[in-house]
Amino acid sequence: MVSYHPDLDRIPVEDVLAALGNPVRLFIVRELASSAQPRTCGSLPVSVTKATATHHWRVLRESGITRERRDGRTKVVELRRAELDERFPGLLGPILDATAPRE
Amino acid sequence: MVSYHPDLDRIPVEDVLAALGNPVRLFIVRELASSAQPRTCGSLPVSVTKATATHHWRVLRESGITRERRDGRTKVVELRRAELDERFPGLLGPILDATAPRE
DNA sequence: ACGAGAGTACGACATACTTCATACATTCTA
DNA sequence: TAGAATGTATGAAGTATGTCGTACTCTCGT
Repeated sequence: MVSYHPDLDRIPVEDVLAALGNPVRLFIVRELASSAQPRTCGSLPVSVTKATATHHWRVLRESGITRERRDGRTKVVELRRAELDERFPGLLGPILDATAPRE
Repeated sequence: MVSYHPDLDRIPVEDVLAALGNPVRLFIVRELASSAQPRTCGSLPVSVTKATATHHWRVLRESGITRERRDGRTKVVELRRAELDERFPGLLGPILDATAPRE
């Protein structure tokens, strides 16, 4: 169901920024960050079809941001928070904390 | 020569991340951040043609990251560092400090 | 006024991204 | 074992991005 999880040491920061520079993916990451437990893909209220969501999950996984594993019928996704914080200290927090634009 | 500098309050963080999620632009931003003085466009050792560089400068400007002004024949570019730090506290530092991938 | 320097505008092109519909695979449950 | 639930693969369409060459504008020096 899922496989490739890159070594974060080999990920350039540009790739992480590009991955997070998409509203759907940033939303997903914020959902993941705000829940104590890992989430199943289906439990994330995204605004796109399943097929599109699969695409975005792959981008997040391949850029080292998330980890996926199968659990029965569902796929569980979680942030690689500790690894990211070690690879890119201080990066994730400010992104998650960023406020919405005015208006 | 130049004009549009958006109000940072209206910029979503995704736009900043997407702008920085490109190697050429991240390189430019790092150059700007590492020099005490503002730089002229021509003084930045980018690996693309002038026309392409113009494109990247526009992206940086329109995402609120840089400010440009004309100075004689040259264009001076500078980071909107203080404004960015106020709008997205703690965001820029970790990006600038991120290390290159292993290998 | 002329030419050189610095950057822009425009058009073209290839590639990548985002999105979807449809068909498929896998696993649970009745 | 059949059907439902969950997600993937594939292919297509439309849009956006990154890149360049060329022609242009604006400014400075001579």
